[in-house]
Amino acid sequence: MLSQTEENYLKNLFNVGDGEKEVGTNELAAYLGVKPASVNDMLKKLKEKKLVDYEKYGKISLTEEGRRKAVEVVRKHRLWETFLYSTFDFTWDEVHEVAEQLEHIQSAKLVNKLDEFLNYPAYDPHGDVIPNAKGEMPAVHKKTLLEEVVGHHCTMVAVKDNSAPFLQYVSRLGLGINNKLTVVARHAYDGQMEIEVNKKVVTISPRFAQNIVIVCDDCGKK
Amino acid sequence: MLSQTEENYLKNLFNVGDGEKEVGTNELAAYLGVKPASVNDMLKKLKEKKLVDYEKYGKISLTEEGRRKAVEVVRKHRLWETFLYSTFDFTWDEVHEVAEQLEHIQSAKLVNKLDEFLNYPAYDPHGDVIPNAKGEMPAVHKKTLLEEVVGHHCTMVAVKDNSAPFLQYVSRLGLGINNKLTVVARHAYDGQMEIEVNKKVVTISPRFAQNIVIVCDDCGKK
DNA sequence: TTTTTTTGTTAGACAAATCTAACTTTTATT
DNA sequence: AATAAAAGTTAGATTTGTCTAACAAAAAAA
Ligand SMILES: [Mn+2]
Ligand SMILES: [Mn+2]
Ligand SMILES: [Mn+2]
Ligand SMILES: [Mn+2]
Repeated sequence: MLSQTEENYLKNLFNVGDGEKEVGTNELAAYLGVKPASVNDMLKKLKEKKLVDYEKYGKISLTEEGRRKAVEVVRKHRLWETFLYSTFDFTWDEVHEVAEQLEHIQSAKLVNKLDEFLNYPAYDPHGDVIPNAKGEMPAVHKKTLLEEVVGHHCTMVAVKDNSAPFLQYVSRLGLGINNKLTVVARHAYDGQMEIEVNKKVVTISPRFAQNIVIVCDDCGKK
Repeated sequence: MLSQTEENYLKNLFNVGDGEKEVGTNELAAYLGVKPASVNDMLKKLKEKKLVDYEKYGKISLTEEGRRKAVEVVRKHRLWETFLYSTFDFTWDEVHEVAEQLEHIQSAKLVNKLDEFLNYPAYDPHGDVIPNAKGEMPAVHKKTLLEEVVGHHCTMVAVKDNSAPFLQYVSRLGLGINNKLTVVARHAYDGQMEIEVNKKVVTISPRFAQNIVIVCDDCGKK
C-alpha cells in the first residue's frame, strides 16, 4: 500500500500542469513545498514501484498505474470537499485543508457511500470535475452564467465571490452547486437575466451572473 | 501538534485497563501490537512532552494534559463510528478499522459538525460512551434489555447479535442505537416483554431482549 | 534467601522522508 | 564556442518510529 506521502506526490504530479505540460524536479518541488533533492529521492522510489516514468535529467510523467492511483486520490479529495461544503456547511475556502487529510482514508466502501450520499456529484465546490468510480473525468469548459446562451441548459459548478452577502443571496434564490439551470431570457435593456432553477424562474443581475461559474450541458453535444 | 503515532499511544494508554488498572511497558506493547522497546522509546518522548507520568521501572499513567488529548481522540473515534454506522450503513464490525484512521483528522469544526449532525449521540455502536465536547464521560452500567426493571426508562446503546436477520428485525420494530425505550410490561407466563419506543409499544421475546444492550436512565438517579 | 522467571531497559541498526551543501548536466546568453 | 545561469543530482546528516539482541531490575518460586 502507498504511504500518504507517496499519494501526495502522485496527486500533485497529476495536478501540476493540468496533465499536459511536461514537469521537472524543481517545478514539482515548488508545487509540493519541498526541496528538489527530496523530489529526486522520491522519484527513484516511485520509479522502482512503476508509478512514474523518469530518466535522469529527463521529464517526469505518471505511468498508467500511477495515474490510476492519482485519480483515485483526486476523486476522494473532491468528494470530501463536496461533502464538507454541502453537508457540514464549510465554506469554499475551508474545505481544502481538511480534504487534504481525508483524501488518504483507506476504505473503498466509505468512498462509494460518500458518492451515493452526495448523489454522485459531478463537480466539487471549486468547480473541478470529480472523477467517477471508474476514474473517468470528462474534460469540461467552464464559463460564467453571464456568458451562457439563452435557451441553453447548464450546471452550476462554483461561485467566484465568496462573501457572505453573495452566498446568502445565492441560496435565497435557490441556487447551489451541482444545480441544473436554464437560461430563460436576457434583457437587452439592462442585461438582467431570467434563470430557471428547480421549476422556478428567478431574475438576476449581470453582476450576479458573472459570479456564478457553470458548465454548459448543451454546448459541444451533438 | 501530535503525530498519529503519539495520538495512538495516548488513546491506547487511556483504553487499556479501562482507566483503572496500572499498566506496564509489556502490556501496553502487546495492546498496541509493537515491541516493548518501542514503547519504552515512545514513553521517553511523551514524558518529555509532559503527556505521561513515568519513572524507570515504574507504572505508566497519563498526565492531565495527556488524558485530555486521549479523550479527544476517543471522542472522534466514537463519533466517526456512529456516523459510519448510522449514516453510511456500515455494520457494527466494519466501523472500527475506518474510525481508526478518521480519528486522526485535525479539524475542530469537523468534529463539532459531526456531533451536531448526529444529534449529539451519547453512545457509539459498541455501546461505549462518547465523551462530550468538554471531554466529560459519565461512567455508566450497561445491561441487557432482558434485565431491565418494568417501568424504567433506558437508552439502547448496542446490540449483541450482529446477524442480518436480527438486525433487520431490530429496525423493523423501530429500534436503533441511542433510542429511548420504556419497559411497559413483562409477562410471567413466557417472559415476553412490552417495550415502548417512539410512542409505539412493541412485544419482544426474552431471547430478543437479551441481545439488546441498554443503559438505565432511572437507575442510580436520585 | 537463593534461584528462576518475568518485566523493563539500552545500544545499535534500519527504513521513510526530509534537509543542506557541494557537484554535474543541460540550457540560455553573450 | 565560451560562459553564465538554471535545473537536476548526490552524499551525508537528521528525525521519527520501529526492530533485535543483550543486559538489568523486580517479582515470583523454590
Ligand atoms: Mn493530502
Ligand atoms: Mn477542489
Ligand atoms: Mn488510530
Ligand atoms: Mn467503539
